[in-house]
Amino acid sequence: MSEILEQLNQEQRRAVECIDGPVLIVAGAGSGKTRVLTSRIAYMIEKGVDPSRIMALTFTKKAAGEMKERIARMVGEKKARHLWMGTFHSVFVRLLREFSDSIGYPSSFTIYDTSDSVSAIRTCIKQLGLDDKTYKPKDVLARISKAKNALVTADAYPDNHRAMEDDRIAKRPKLAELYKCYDTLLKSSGVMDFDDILLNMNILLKVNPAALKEIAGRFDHILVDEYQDTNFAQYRILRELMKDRPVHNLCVVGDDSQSIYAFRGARIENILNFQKDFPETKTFRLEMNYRSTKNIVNAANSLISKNEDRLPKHCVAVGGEGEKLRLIRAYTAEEEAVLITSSILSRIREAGAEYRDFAILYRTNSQSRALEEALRKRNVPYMIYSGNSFFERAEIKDMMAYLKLTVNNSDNESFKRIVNTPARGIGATSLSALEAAAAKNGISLLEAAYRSDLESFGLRASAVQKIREFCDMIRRHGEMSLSQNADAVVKSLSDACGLYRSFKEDNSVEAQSRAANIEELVSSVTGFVEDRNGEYIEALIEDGAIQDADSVSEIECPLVPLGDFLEDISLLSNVDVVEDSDGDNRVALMTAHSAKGLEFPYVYVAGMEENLFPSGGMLASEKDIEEERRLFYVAITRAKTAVALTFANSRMRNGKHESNAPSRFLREIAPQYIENPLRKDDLRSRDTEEDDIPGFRFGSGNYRPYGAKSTSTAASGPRSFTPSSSASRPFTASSSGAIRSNAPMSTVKDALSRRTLPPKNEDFVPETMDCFHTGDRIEHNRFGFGRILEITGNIPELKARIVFDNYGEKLLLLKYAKIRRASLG
DNA sequence: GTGTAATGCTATTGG
DNA sequence: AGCATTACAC
Repeated sequence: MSEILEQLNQEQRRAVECIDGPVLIVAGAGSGKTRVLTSRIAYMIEKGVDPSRIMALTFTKKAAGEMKERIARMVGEKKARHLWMGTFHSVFVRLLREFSDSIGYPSSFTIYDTSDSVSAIRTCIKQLGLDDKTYKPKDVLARISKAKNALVTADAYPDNHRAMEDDRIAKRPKLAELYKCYDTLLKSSGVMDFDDILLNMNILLKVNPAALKEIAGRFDHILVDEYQDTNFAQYRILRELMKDRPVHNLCVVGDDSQSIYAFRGARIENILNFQKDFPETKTFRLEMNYRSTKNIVNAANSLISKNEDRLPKHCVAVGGEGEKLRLIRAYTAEEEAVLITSSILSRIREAGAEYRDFAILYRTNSQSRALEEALRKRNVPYMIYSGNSFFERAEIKDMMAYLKLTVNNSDNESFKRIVNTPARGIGATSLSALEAAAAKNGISLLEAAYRSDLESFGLRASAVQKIREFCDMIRRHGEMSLSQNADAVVKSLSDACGLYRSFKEDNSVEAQSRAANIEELVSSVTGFVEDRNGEYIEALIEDGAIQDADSVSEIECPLVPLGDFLEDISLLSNVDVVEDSDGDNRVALMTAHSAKGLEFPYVYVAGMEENLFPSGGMLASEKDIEEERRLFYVAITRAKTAVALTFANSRMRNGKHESNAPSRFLREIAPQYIENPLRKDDLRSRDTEEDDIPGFRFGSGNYRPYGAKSTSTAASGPRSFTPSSSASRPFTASSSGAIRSNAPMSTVKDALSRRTLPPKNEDFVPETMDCFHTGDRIEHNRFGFGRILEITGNIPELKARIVFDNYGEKLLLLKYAKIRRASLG
């Protein structure tokens, strides 16, 4: 029997072996879903399916990367490399570029993130002379997004009675016009927003039957992870690709209980109706939970049983009883944070846990502030995985706008953002004159800058000159990017645009941190390029094109275009900006949404209060509550060993104190799984009745019940507790000067280049590459275990001759090879 | 045209 | 509370 099958339980194996025809795998939390998916792909390859004919879609880059890596371990990198594995968005972008002319886009189209989209909407609102209070940009975008997800195009929108009726009721009758305006703006800019990627994919398959045939014909198998989170647009793409086949080789994996993205268009119906869509479907249910203790699984089950809309499924924990869930009561959000911190510290003390074993989950990003403060006070290293991330900082967005405009000269929104950042004396008056000229001639702002009739629009010669200097700079780098790697272009651009210099010249802490962020971005491009080259070289080595790593330095690697880098980071999610392992030992802070797909030994869910979790906001319908309940289910089921649920009597929200009752969800978990269930007096009394439960009791009393007021956050430098702190530069950031992480934030480079497994694997001691010695037992991501025979060369060209247990002897360049030291003994 | 002060506003979740 | 846009003085 195949080795791949040996590690699976019976149901998992059946799901893996069932290669042909539609397959629905209902996979409960912790049931080995990823293992099944990866095993199934590996098994298919082993059975002779051509990997380049397999498409596997995930929601995050991280998930795709992990899977690809695991598959590479099973079948070898050489085969795994050819899989079409990636996020919906990245795979579809790749296809859209190829067939872009049939949908009226240049193949070099760029991608707008949400904030770009919002400013584009703002432009449209102004253009149509509408009031931005009745037409709030965010709301308008949400509405358009919804339409796109439902495959209602701008042209079809006015015919959609339902939508038009809704708009009339909402007193926003011009929405159709706005949609059209926005659509025109994006198209003429050669830009897509996130939703366009899916919408245009549908349009492509519809308007160009040859493309449909071609694309569908490329793949024998399609697999989809997290199917419960697909939206209508995604569903239709899959259906189109399956349409004309005798056998529908579509395998979807998901858990209806973990559907938490309805707000962005996900349709739980997709998974609920899969069997109807494909009547020949074979369904497999993975109900054995290998992740969590019985108490955790039972608690989660008792909670989710309150939902009506569910596929039949009953998860059973394989593991031991474990601890009961624990409630932690606090007066304020600040105290809550202190209690969590203390609890973490005593866990570490008593159970020998590490920082990386902990996650603190919450409903809203804003909750992270208090937690950060408490953790920082006790010197607990942490990492925030969401919210105000690296790419949301103004200076990074500015730099990104430079890059976008360089790649795509038609991008007027980016043009407007940076034409006068840093100040170049091109003010609002000049800009609107230029806009008028561009509009008159139907050309982009950048093109308009070179017209000879600019004076007739009221522009002075001096202004024209300044504008042209700016445009020249952009165009120069555009040309440069045709022949030079992304890193060279970004470096040059960052010098030429003067943004970096303007921060450097300013001596404020604020500006220095901004400059540092730009440095970070530049080094991330370098990392991206190095990584690409490394992959290329490793591929050559594996294909046998090079025998000797000595010749590596002479190899000419293919161009790494700026556009590739741009696309890569445009499609990052917030868990992607994450570095695993490699000395990264921190408590993880993130929203419950971001935590999906992850696991931790110890999980704290903070803010278990009505109006927060479940979220208040809109008049919550039962459907909304069900989604919140699923979200809470997701949160709990992240835990392997223990769960603590915390709530505060009152917390600051929007500058006001707010008091909310403990979350109804705390009552919905069957009390026998909770150590200290909710009491009647929980609204009033919050005495320190917490007791001797290891790890969930108070620390050494070093807390202040009423939330010690924050001392300066910006002044005190952040600390790093990374054990092997080689390149650890403190990372301060954010416009407010607040420190988001008390250790160097992992860089984009980390996100892009790390291919290591998540920290699940405790067999490895993280090491930096210069720590290897002859005789060391190591593990390579693809070749598995081996021993170093010899190290030669000079830094950074260190080479190691390694004999692998299963792959024989190889000479690898240490700076490219993904190697970890296996732990001793 | 640029910089700073005051005002107003607005709040999930995210690729 | 924090932020973003606006209002106003240089």
